[in-house]
Amino acid sequence: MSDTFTTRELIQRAAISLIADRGFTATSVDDIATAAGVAKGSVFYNFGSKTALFESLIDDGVERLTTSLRTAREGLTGRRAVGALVHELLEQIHTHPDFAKLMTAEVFRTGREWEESIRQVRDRSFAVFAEVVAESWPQRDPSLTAATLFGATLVAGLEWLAFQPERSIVEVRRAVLSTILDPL
Amino acid sequence: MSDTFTTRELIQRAAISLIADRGFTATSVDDIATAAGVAKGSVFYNFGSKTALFESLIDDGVERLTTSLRTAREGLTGRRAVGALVHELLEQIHTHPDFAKLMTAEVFRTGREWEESIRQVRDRSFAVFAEVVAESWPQRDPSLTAATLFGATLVAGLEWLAFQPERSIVEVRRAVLSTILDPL
DNA sequence: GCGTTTGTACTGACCGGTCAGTTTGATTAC
DNA sequence: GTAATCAAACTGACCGGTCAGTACAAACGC
Repeated sequence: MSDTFTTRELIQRAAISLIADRGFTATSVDDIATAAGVAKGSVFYNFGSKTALFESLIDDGVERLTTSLRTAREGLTGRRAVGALVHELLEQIHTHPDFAKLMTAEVFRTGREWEESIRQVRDRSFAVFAEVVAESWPQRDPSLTAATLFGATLVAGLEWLAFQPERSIVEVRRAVLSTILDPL
Repeated sequence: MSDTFTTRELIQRAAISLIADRGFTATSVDDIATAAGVAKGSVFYNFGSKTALFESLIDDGVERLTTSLRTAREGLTGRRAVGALVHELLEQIHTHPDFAKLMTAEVFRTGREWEESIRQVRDRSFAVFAEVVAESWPQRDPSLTAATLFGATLVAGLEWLAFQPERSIVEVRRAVLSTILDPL
């Protein structure tokens, strides 16, 4: 009987969960290997270094996130596009909470080894929002508006995840979209 | 002539700057002491432990932030209150960028030693926004709406700080308030 | 006035422990 | 038979925390 997950995937799943909670430096490779049920040597065999393992988590995560955001808004414009992006971002936060936390913790840091990788998270995610803004509201500042929309959804999503998990995604989406789309 | 800063303050200033950039675990007490121009022992003499030093940064920061937010909205309701809170939060992010980064990086983690301290940042900051929402828009969900408003401002502010520092606070405030107050 | 004591702030060498990464040699799976 | 994995020991750097000692000024005794 073959495992559902490869050794590589087992290590990645354990790593992202531990690092999201404790941070990169506070998580040891021994911890990751133990949590993955794998020998420490296998981590280095598969990824070469702790940093490279971490970068693989970022790279996979940003790819998954941006692909899902682009797919979600495909063919939509204006308020419908924004609604779709907000919904999909909340879905992604709910499905991959560890990546969301990790990203939030690292994205505004500077001078790290993986700055290049982590910067892509912001660049490519914000870009999807910025494109929608530029298409439908050309008079608005695309990048600052994108950051505002992304931030509103992200923080509401993390609040949901960490402090109000009993809420439904519908409630959270309504709160975000009401705030964004209906004048206070 | 006496120094402007006490040893305690020198250590705190160095610590918050380093920790905001690298994270708590990745910043050594030696680094902090060197940056502050004091001996390592002085850090432990003044704060007892690395964790206690960190908690003092959080406690001071949350006090300053919530006081300034409350003062800013005093006597205002509705859209004017929201405008004042957004403006003041952006001001605080601009004046104390290190605290803003540190807070963003730590606030959604769980299980840390300083969870108690860091949780106050969220509780007390969000509360100011939630009160305004509850007063003026009773039909909306106060806590999720507060998270949305706070997140929109915070992420736009950090985007400004880290990636578009040449922008003026007026531009950033306009982008946030347009998105929140004017229907897309 | 002046030696002594006391309290406080600070110092930096040092210690025990932890961590990333290496090495080795055996074992498994295709 | 070879690529992947395992277990375990090891290395060298680094880190949080300790501690014996220094500096110095205020308080005290005479």
